[in-house]
Amino acid sequence: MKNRPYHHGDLPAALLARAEQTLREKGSGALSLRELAREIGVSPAAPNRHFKTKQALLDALALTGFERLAETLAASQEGVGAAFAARMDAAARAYVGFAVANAALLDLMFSVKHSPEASEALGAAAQQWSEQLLELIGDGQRRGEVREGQLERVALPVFAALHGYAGLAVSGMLPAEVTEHGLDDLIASILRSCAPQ
Amino acid sequence: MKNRPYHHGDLPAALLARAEQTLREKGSGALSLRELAREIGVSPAAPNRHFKTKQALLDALALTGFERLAETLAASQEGVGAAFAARMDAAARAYVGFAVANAALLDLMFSVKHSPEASEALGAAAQQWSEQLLELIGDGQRRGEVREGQLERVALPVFAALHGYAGLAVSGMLPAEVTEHGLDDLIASILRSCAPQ
DNA sequence: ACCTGAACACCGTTCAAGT
DNA sequence: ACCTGAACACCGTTCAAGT
Repeated sequence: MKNRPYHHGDLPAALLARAEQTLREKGSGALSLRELAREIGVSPAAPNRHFKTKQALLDALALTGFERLAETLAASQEGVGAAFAARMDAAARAYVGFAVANAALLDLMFSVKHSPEASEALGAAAQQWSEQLLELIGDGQRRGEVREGQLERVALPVFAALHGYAGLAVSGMLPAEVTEHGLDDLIASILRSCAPQ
Repeated sequence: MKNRPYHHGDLPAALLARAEQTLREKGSGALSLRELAREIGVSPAAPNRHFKTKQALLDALALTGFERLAETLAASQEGVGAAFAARMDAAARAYVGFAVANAALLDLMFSVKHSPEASEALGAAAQQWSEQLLELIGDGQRRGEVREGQLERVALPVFAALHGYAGLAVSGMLPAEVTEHGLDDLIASILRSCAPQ
């Protein structure tokens, strides 16, 4: 055993990885800095070097969530054709799929209690994925498959519908019978509201 | 001073009232059972008589939120006329208004981490206000101002749009310029997606 | 620079005991 | 029935000290 670093190399990454695991397995309420440190095998004060506060770790976690969401969304557009309806369908399923597969993380990403500075960084990350949706809708407009109007203003109701359906699904507000056709209905509704004339 | 009750009469109500106040003023993260007890002037163990756990108090708080939301929604329908567009417009503004005026409470109401039994009670409370929206849309169908289809399936995308816009607004994801016309755009989109044919 | 060890001021929850 | 007082096992955060 040579002079390896103090513990095992990359404490910040280890903290984030562990944190997301317990977030997924036990929910955000059970996320304790001390327990994280215990599981990784460092002292209770060690995390403080890398995340000044617990909220800072949560903010960092939310940021990775936005990045992964952007990747998921980008992947959904591969080999799906150029028609607006098909692209929107794929994007909607990707977004809702990500949401239900990462419920606690999504809660964190859109949580009310971010610090002002963190909100700035998160806003940028959120924009990163929202621009994909904007591009998709803008393309639809150019193809004549989406009604005219300022891009952001056309897109906002689409955002709201997707985000709202994901939120309802994640918080368990949708009866089981609904989940079978709910997403289909939502997509149909979005397409209707986007249609020209 | 006669033999008044142990503290001042109604500890459960006092706890709920104080809890909502600090929820509004300092956010859900700053909600401490011990501090609540301190402010009210009872021992740290007193709340336990009425709310077996902190989560139980949060669940009760969420329940009052759904009740007040239902009242707000009902009030929005008074003297608004019978036309679907007008009723939906009023309901949408009432919902989003309630959301931004009670951001932390809304977060709680649609939180992921309710206990299974609490979810049942909350589901009932949520249904209480959702039925108002269902009635509104059903009436629109009968008037021929809303497209046909199973009521719940027509309503779900509307729910999603409202809930999603509220969530985006509450979590600060909407730039300031947007809030001026965002809600108008959303309502227009909802009406478009509800239109017959 | 990165981490430890110990300390501080807080938690939620439990439980015997009081009224 | 309703609450107190004290205790238990935990927190997040700070800070001198070590390597």
